[in-house]
Parts: sequence; C-alpha cells; structure tokens
Amino acid sequence: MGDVATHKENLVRTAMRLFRRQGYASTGLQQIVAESGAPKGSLYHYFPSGKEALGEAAVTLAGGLVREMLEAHAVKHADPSAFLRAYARTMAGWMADSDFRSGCPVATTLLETAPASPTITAAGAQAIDGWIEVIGGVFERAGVEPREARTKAQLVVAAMEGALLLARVRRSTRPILDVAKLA
Amino acid sequence: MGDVATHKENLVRTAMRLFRRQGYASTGLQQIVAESGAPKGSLYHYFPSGKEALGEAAVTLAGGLVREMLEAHAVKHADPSAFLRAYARTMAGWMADSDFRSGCPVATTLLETAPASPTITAAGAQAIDGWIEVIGGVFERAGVEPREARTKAQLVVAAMEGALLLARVRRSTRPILDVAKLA
DNA sequence: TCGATTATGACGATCGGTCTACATGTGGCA
DNA sequence: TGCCACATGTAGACCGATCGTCATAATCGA
Repeated sequence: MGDVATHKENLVRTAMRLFRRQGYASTGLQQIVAESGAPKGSLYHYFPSGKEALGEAAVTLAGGLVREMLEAHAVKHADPSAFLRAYARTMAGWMADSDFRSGCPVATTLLETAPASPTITAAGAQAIDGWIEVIGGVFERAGVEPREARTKAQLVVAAMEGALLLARVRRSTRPILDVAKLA
Repeated sequence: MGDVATHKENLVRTAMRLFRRQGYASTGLQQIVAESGAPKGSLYHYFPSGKEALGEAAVTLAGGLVREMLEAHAVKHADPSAFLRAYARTMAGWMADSDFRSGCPVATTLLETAPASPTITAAGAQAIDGWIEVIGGVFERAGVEPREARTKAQLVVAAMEGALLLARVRRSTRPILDVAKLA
C-alpha cells in the first residue's frame, strides 16, 4: 500500500497550487494526479465525492496557511498600520514570486464555485471569517470598537482580494501594497 | 442569411451573462450558442479565434456597461462620498437581483484567464483603467491631488471587486455597501 | 492461512472546443 | 434577362479530455 498521509496530502497541496494558477474548472483531475505523484485511481479513494471534496480541502488548507501568516504578523505588530504593511508586503512577495500568475487560491476557487457548491462555499466562508477575526483583533487591541473593527477588517480583506486581481492584470505589486493605506 | 448584428451581439451578451454566473472555463460554447439563439456553426464565423475572442468581447462589453453606470453617477454626485454610496447601492442591487449568484463579469473571467490569455488580460486592464479614470475624476474634482486621486480610485475598485466575492459567499450586500466608507 | 480492508490501474459515457464541407444569398458579366 | 463566381452564413462531425466507476490487486489483522 502507498503512504496514505503523503499521497492524500500531496493531492491537496498540488490541487491548491494548480487551482491558484489555472483556476478550479480549468484544472483537470488528471493533471493534479500526475503532478502530485499519487496513483491515478487513488484520488476517488481518498476523496469519494471527487473534485468538489478536493476543492474544499484545498480551500481549507489555503485558508489556514493565510491565517497562520496573519497571526504571525499580528503578534509582531501591535500597530494596525505596521501590521497592514507587513501583511501587504507578504502578499506582494507571494505574487511576485509566482511571476504574477497565482492569486489567492481561496478567491479563485470561490469565484468559480460559489454558491453553486455549498461545501466549497462554506469552507471559503470559514477561511475568510478566520482572516477577518485575526485582522479585526489587531484593530480592537489598538482601541477600535469591536463592531467597527470587524467592518474595517472585512474591508481590508475585500481590498486585498481585489488588489490581487489588479496585480495580476497589471503585473505590478503596487495595488497590493496600497492596501496598507487603509489603516 | 441570419441577422449578423443580432446574432453576434446576442452571442456576446449571452456569453457575458453566463461567464458572470458560472465562470469562464465552466461555461461551454454549446450552452452559449443554445441560449443566445444563434445558429451553432455561426460562432466561429463571427469569432474565428473561438472562445478567447468571445471572452475578450464579453469583458469589453461588461467593462463599458460598468463605466457608463459610473459616469452616470459621476455627473449626478459631485461629492465623493455620495458618489461612492450611489455606486455601492447600484452594485448591491445587481448582486441581490442575481440572488447572489453573479459577480463582476470582468473579474470572474479575468481571474481565470490572466495572464494566460494576453488578449483577455488586455481587454480587462483597459476596462478597469476606465473605471479608475472615472472614479479618480470624481476625487479630483473634489480637490484631491491627481496622483492620490488615482491611488484612491484604484483602492475603491479593488475593494469593490473583493466585496463582490464576499457578498456571494455570505449572501449579503453588506460588504458591498461598506465599500462606500472608503471616501 | 484466510478474510477484510485499503488501494489502484483500466475503462466508459459524456462533453469540451475546433474545423471542414456544404447551403444560402449577392453582384458582375454577357 | 440568364448565368456564374463569390462572399457570407451554417450544420454536423471530429478528436481529445473530462469526471467518475469498476473489477482487481496488495496489504493487514487474527
């Protein structure tokens, strides 16, 4: 038998990477299986509901990675302005590293599946809520009222998602870095 | 012979509508042809380069429609804050009318094709630049310095695009309406 | 050793975008 | 006017890829 954890994990990681670059619908299961190195037939063993389950897992994984990044910046920067700058710099770095070809894996997949796929939509909503929670926490600790902190955090997330699109189209990190001016 | 203008136009309008709801890759040419009422074989007559040309035309059409809407609001509202509220209300109305299933047709298509398809990417960049020009103009006429006006306008566009995604996931117009707070 | 569970490669029905071969209508020439 | 060459418009068939299922093989527990 193959190594379950490795095969399953490779499948999800590869799916996340490809969805991010090519989109959800444009990425074939065949390509995911091939690039992950997992055996072809095993995909439906680990993910009985097929592509949708894979998409859900990829969104959840990506959401967690972004959240961890946000939390790391949050403990380092108490000042919202400094926090946003660090956040923006990180995202800009990811974008430049991919040569402006890979956006946010959560947004890319969600735009294509929400609300048609309830499970992916739910996974995406949970991921985004997590980000808003972390960002809102930074604002709150800086003295912003809880309700307004949450609204501002939501605005930051929206602006960042949009900025990632603009950055890809323009091949420039400028839109991403400008999000930091929201503080 | 069929009515060229009508068939070609119907093709593009239908493509725009379907790309917006289902995404670019998920929408088949067959469905576009069927729902547009145009004859099946005529698609490659009007669009020799196939789906990509159709996507480019759809993006350009959608970009123009949004720009017209923005210009209509711009002549009515000199105050940036009032302008943004009107803009946000219109977008929120579109989103609610579609039962939270259709986002921005430009963003949806662009996220899936940029920068893989140069022609669609270019069409999208031009559309977005047009919006920024109009929004920036409102800020400028309110006394904001040209450079900063453009940056702010870009931020508004990014925030709106992101808000459209959040609205779909949450089934709520709140994220869209909150964009007006950027003034 | 044997049964049960896990894992897998091959297969098939369907649909994808694209192209080629054929109607249809139009204008020039005798 | 009668006929033909041409551009325009159209339908169907093409090949490849799609996702999902199946019968079979490998491994584990008793």
